[in-house]
Amino acid sequence: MFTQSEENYLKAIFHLQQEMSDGVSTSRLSELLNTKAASVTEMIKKLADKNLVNYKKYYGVQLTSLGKKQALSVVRKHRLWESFLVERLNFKWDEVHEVAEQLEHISSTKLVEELDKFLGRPQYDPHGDPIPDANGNLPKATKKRLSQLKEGSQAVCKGFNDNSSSFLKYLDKQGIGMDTSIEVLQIESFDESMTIKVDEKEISLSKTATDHIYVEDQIRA
Amino acid sequence: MFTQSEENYLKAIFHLQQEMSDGVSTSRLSELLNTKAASVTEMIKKLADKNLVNYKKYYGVQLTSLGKKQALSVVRKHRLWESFLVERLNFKWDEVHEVAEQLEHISSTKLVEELDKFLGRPQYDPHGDPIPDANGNLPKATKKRLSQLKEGSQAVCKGFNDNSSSFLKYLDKQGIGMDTSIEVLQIESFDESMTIKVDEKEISLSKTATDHIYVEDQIRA
DNA sequence: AACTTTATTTAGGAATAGCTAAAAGTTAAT
DNA sequence: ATTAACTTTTAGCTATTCCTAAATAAAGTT
Repeated sequence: MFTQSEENYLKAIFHLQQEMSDGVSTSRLSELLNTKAASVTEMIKKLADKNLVNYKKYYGVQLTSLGKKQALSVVRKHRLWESFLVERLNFKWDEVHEVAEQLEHISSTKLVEELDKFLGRPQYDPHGDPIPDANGNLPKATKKRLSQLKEGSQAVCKGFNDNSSSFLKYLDKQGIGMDTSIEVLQIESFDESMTIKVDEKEISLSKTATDHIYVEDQIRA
Repeated sequence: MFTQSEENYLKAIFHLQQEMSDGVSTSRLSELLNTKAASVTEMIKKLADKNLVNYKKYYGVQLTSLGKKQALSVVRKHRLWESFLVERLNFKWDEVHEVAEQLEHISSTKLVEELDKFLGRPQYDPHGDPIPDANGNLPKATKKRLSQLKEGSQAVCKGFNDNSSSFLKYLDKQGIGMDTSIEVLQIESFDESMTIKVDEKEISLSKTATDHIYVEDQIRA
């Protein structure tokens, strides 16, 4: 239905739309897609012709509902394949991206449905990102990596992404386990290490560590 | 390393080489690949430049050892994915081809190795075709579909590809089961139905039936 | 408000992989 | 051995998706 290139643009626009509320700029897209701005402009015009994006010259693009649906389908496939690679084929969570970038373009409704079923209809991928269902709906609660949180956030531990027992022992020693409540106090910009509060104690975690801890955002009253 | 198109050409040449001992003709390739002869000529030149085929104008192409290696890698991936689809994702053996045509181009050594391991290193795909190993070696004994045999062949039943119990009952009634010896007496060209000898009895099987019966070729003394 | 900087678009070009139509080579037949 | 039939190749076009360089629009500065 759509070319690989078109799908990549839709996915990129989708991701950037979640950061910037207004139109997604040509330059941000070219950055993310490793192309030049001129190429982006051209492709955007084609997507607009196909009713996948709304485009106003010099003011960026936004997905139409058709474009969003298509983007979500690609995201769904990407995250399902990542889950497959990690859970069935012994990939590490940081090894899957490149391959999933290829697999996400395989076109077969039956394949996606059966893969989803085979994996037990997972709601989150190995990076903790939510997997859209066949209708494009995302799970409500947003599981994230601890490293994705901002200063001041409050969260609850919901999983760990490292099979090494030394990592789990380390966490245990720090008093971090399943359902532990956490508050992000400070993030150092130079190495992205994080100071968090756990049970009234302040501890410091490296980026490596916070990358491997999944949390659920707390809704503050 | 190679484009999807290049891989498709290499695979097509590989398959045609097994039928015709001399060079593979431009027209047969264009037929198999659903392209025009002129397009084939062009691509062949590119493959020759890359040392994947030997090409002599007007006399067809043959794979070099590099080309053969590459073709076998694609065939390996194709057949592994077909096995995956049938054995893990509930595809029927006649539903897998299109999807496998896409999956065979995914490029990741680790993916192929892990998939092979995950499937238990199968030697044959759901069509009964042999799966090359990572070095391009094929299993010696050649399991085939009964429909692939020529008149006069002798073979032994080694499997059936139909989950319907009615098919198995039908075979049982005809006296065909695991390890039954078979001789192909005649093949009707108009409907590809086959007359075979089983236990001194002659029976006739439709193409649908012979497609679903796997046999092992008998080596004649 | 005019000018500079930055971002975006336009214009024209390259590579890939397909096409048609015409030319040239090979094979078969008289 | 020449011609007819068929196959293959060449030449010239098209579409996709990228590129660079130049032109134009928007945003920021004084």
